[in-house]
Amino acid sequence: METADGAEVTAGAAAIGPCAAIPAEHMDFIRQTLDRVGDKWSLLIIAVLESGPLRYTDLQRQVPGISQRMLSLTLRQLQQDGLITRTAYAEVPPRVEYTLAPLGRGLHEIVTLLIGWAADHHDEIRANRERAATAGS
Amino acid sequence: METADGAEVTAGAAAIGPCAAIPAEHMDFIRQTLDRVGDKWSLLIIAVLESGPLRYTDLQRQVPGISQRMLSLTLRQLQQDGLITRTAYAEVPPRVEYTLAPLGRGLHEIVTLLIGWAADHHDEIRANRERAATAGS
DNA sequence: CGGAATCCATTCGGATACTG
DNA sequence: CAGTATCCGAATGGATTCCG
Repeated sequence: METADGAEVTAGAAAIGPCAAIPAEHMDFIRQTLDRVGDKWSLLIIAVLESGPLRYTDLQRQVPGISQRMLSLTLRQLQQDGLITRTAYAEVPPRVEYTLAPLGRGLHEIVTLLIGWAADHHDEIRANRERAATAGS
Repeated sequence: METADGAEVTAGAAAIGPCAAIPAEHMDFIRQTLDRVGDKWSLLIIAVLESGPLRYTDLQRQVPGISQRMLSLTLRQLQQDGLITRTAYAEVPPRVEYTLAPLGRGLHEIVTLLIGWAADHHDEIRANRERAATAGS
């Protein structure tokens, strides 16, 4: 428990380690991309689109809790970023299909890992959180 | 361009593919965990903490643009979830160090992948986005 | 069916000021 | 140094309504 080190352990910015090496110049666009991709719905939509093209209403059904508004917004964002493709068939009744674009497919693998991790440690996190809340009282 | 398929391509919920298999019952806590872990700052903090323990002000310096408010809030969240550990040394001037907990270290690998992906495809995404904006005008 | 538009509550999050 | 507290604008996001 004692602070054996007399030296300033700070170092920090200068001595970045092996792989993380976030050049701080990149921090900004990393944040941007993360923001685009890391919001509530984008990851879930990308995850759901893995099984193949889906229509608007299918997406709405498979991502429970999403509103039309957020679905539309998120889909447009993802499409503009080139992560998914939108195909509209000019027929009645209208049909629109969303598919994972190549760029999105690359991201999908990471998303799968992240979701897997979330599913794996979900209860552990919940336990920790509740313990912290209990300890606080 | 024509719709050669007469069959309902939907399938969707029933015929989930190989690995994504999001059981829709889990959707909810996945969203929770993703929300906790996927916000602007959590990922960056976890990424930065890889190189070793960091003090409050060091974190503030290494994550440019973060306010004390968000830094405090995010740190407390991460700590309560058991992703990082907080060690306060009762001395003057006070010193507090934040370290990646085992749970956080597991997540860190995925975060690294995600950040790597973001760095990799950042300009591609930007190009797509600008093209879409141009086409819209 | 596949959205877009408006309205409104909640939340996020930065700036500032203050405390131990 | 390491935070907390308050204020307040900006963005998020749901509910509802309307359109092609």
